[in-house]
Amino acid sequence: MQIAKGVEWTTHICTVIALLPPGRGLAVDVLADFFEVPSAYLSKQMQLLRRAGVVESVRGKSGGYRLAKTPDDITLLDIVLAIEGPKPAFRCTEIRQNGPCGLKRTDCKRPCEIAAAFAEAERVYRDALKVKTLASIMQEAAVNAKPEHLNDIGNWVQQQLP
Amino acid sequence: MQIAKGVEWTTHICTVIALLPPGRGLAVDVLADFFEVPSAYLSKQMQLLRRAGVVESVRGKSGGYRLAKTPDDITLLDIVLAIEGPKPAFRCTEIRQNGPCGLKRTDCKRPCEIAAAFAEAERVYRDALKVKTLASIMQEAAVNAKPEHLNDIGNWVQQQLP
DNA sequence: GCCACGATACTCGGATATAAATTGTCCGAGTTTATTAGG
DNA sequence: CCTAATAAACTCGGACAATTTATATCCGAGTATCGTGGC
Repeated sequence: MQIAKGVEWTTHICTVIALLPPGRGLAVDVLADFFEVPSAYLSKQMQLLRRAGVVESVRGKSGGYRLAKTPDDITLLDIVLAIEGPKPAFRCTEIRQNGPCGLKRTDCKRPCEIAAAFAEAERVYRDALKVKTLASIMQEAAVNAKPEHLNDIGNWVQQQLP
Repeated sequence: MQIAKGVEWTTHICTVIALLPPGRGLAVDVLADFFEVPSAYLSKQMQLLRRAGVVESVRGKSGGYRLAKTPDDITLLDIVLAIEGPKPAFRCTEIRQNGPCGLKRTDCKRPCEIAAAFAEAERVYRDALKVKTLASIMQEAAVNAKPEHLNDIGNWVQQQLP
């Protein structure tokens, strides 16, 4: 059970493109260099975020990616669901219906207690990610980071704009 | 991000071998038939549970698997950790240390806010699985199931004992 | 000087390989049990 | 009849494939920009 690397990468990247002036974007190659990750694969992950409505893309010479919503409206759960897909991690295959003592389909109206327990655990997991917005993450980071580092990032972003 | 099927299988199986008389066990082949799952692969998963101290194995003619602890002392988290391993699902690769604005190692004493958020989410996830003991699952199932079905399972278990 | 057109450079986007993890299988190591021969 | 050695049957256990998923890559589709020629 491992979360795709794209979740880590794209989350970090969202905190960077959130600093862009309105209407501007940054290219995948540039963002990939910023974190030293493979750009082609990152491109694939950013497409997933775009389809989920987290970011927007602009083609052409001075195009790139930018946030599709305000950092307040983007949660870590949004990013995880965009990359990993919506289906839960625990797969109930209804094996209680199998074998010599298998239940009939009609007697399986309620989910089995094991599946219910895992569903509940995933619910609280998702809730924990839902309350973490991109804005809150950035705020925490701003509080903990050295001011000079924040400046470095801000300046770097400015430099990338043509 | 998917949980191995072995988690579902072995959890169901634990609820069955919990019904055994003290000191008795059931063979993998028998348990595999009960849920119609591949026995050789199930064997692999049961070995993981044994190494984690959830079940005990007895070799030889009338051997098999039985619980190593009381159902009160076995949680769903124990089973998940036994099958999936102890490492968290979210992998922080410290990409904040990469690239032109990368932080120095010495400035990364605290975990980054993104990794911290995912760690917190996994903590509540594990806590939710930790409070679900095998005993509590079996109790819920006993309440919801038809009495005849419980009898069927009990009788089947008895029949398997030589 | 200004505008329209075309070429160009740059970007995303999906189709395509490679690596890794999960899933599934097989046969040998180790025990218990039943059998059998001897006392 | 009882005991003990022996053989057999049955079980787990780890080493060995096949399949799916995740990771990584490449090249074509599309668009804004820049250059150029004409008006």
